[in-house]
Amino acid sequence: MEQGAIDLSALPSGFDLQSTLESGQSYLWWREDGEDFGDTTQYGGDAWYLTTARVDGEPVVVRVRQRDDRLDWEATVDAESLLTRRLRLGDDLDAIRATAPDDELVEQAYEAYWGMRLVNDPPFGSLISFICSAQMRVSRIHEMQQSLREAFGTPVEFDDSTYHAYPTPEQLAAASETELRDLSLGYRAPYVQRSAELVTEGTPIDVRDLPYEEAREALTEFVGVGEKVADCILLFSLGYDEAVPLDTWIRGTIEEYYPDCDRGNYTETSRAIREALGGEYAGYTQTYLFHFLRNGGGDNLGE
DNA sequence: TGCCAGGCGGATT
DNA sequence: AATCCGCATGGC
Repeated sequence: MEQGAIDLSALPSGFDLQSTLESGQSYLWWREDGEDFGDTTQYGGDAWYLTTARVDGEPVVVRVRQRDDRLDWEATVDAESLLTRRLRLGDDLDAIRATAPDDELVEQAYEAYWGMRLVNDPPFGSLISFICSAQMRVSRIHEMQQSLREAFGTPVEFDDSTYHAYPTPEQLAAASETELRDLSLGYRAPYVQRSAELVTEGTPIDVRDLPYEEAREALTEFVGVGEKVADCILLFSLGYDEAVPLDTWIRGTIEEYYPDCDRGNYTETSRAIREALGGEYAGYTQTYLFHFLRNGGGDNLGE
């Protein structure tokens, strides 16, 4: 086992591991203490979080914990650069926040969860987990990814225990719809199987060479990926920080706080809210709003 | 019980 | 292009 510690005080901005991992952005991490990622975040403690990744094609397990200005990690390989990338430790939050609108809701959201970063998930896990996210609660989306790992993922020995890597496209393409339905994936089961198969057949997930709206359109090639899920993949995996997924929460936010941005259809509403949230990092700000509102924030901003 | 959860695919108009 | 409908599962 390799281990190390990252000095968070040396970063451009403060960091909050729990907010980053429990804000409904990534479903590819779990808590070692077995606590669910609830539908509202219970703060406190310094839990270990685990995830898996592929390094040079080989599955690896990584475990991290935050203690004040230190991020302790233990892994099957040297994980420092992987964590720096996956958790976007180098982001300059002050510069990002400076692009956001100067309104009370945004102010409160950034204040409440300062240190939260966007995640940078691996593309295939991002694709599958957000296909699973359709009409589903945050806590159950996590459970589904656990089930997929345990049922189809390659076993990895780490610290005297056996873990399972997130399945590869080949492993999920080979799954049957029945097997996937048995994991309580419901009507998403054939979407997961077919999209995994499309990946093995060469349909690209990494569309980063395309401009934002074309990239979103390209991802809808996958089954179970509409505009909203495509935006999540672009934002949480492919580095399109301007992407604002229009889910039920952000639609409600638009209705209540930015009613002029409701243009009736996805494309135009997306453009309007993206502009209202400052453009380049609109998705970053959206993620703060999503986490803040989902945890009951904003109730004091009476109309 | 009925409604909702980070919606999508397919058919219809 | 817009709208309607069915779709699994579980929590409240």
